[in-house]
Amino acid sequence: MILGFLAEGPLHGYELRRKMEQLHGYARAISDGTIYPAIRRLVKADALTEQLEPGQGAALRKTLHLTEHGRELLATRLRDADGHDITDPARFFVVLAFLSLVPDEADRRAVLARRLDFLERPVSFFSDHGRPLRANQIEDPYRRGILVSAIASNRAERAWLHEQLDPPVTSPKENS
Amino acid sequence: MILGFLAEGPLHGYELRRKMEQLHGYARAISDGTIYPAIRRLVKADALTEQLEPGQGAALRKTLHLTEHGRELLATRLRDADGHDITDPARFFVVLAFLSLVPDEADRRAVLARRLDFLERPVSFFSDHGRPLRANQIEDPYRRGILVSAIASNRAERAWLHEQLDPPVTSPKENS
DNA sequence: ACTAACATGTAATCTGTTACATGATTGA
DNA sequence: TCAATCATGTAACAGATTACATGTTAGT
Repeated sequence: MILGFLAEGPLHGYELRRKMEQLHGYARAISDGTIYPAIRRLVKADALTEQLEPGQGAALRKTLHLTEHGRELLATRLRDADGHDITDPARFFVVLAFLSLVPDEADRRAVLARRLDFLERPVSFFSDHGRPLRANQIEDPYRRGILVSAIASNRAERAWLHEQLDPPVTSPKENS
Repeated sequence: MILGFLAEGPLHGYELRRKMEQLHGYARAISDGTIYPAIRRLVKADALTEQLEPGQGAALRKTLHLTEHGRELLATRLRDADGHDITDPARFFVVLAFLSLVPDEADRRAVLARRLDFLERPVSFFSDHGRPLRANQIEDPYRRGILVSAIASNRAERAWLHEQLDPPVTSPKENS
């Protein structure tokens, strides 16, 4: 996320954190102890450079710039997204947020295809004596709620992915 | 999750892990290094007791039993669910999965009400120069995908929560 | 005078991941 | 014989959270 937001332009840590909080769960706080050490690691890895600037009243700002190496690192990580980055919704949404930065269209499609493949595998959250339970077998009202939500978001995302991956052949330029 | 699954009956670590993997992301592996230390912490906290049993071929099983204290701990944590447990979808779904275990109906409704309250607050994932962007202002196709999915699941979950919280007054027993 | 927002950091603690370590049984 | 499943653990490392620490400016 840090690399992604910095690819859009330089930012300092404080602004960065607010953007991250918005995207990543829009309610999940990112503490100082998370962001500043993370920045330090990326600077050490030559992905970022810092430039001092006078702050908007307050301490000196350290404006962070993505290096060429940082940009490559980001593109590689997005292009190679797999495993948890595909299966965990929160992680995948972060990948999606910056996927445009992957230059090759085929690479971007491959990422979407991996996600679609995952979403089309049958899911079961609950089981009884080892056997997976189907939605209509679940008595617990709260567990039914989990399924209702999961099924709705799964369906919506799959529809969107299909739209992206199999563009309507009949009339090529028919986006609203 | 450990306390929750053990509230349904005794299990040993290995079974527990499989149940956890199913519920929690159904694709997120839970490693030995996560589950066994976690069990150890709970035993130390008097939430669990262990009983040795011969394994199904292989090492000795340690069957885990929830103590009375563990059951109270679980009920308290579910009842008091707030913050990340309400805002993070993955965490909230775990709360939902075991919410039936909270004895008082009013407490259970309060948890659902907090989630609904959160879901009804306006969301924005992206911003430009500090101003939040609305769905139709987002050009990036992948970011639109994030919104499409988020809006669909938000809507479905809200509908379900409303159904739970404001039961249809006209005919009380009208579930399909 | 106090609080909120701006701005960056460190230290202690806890938790998760990965890899290592052990060992039995079942089926190909 | 080899892999998979069953079954439980530890150790090294990385990362997140919390609390601590500092200091300015703007508004009430």
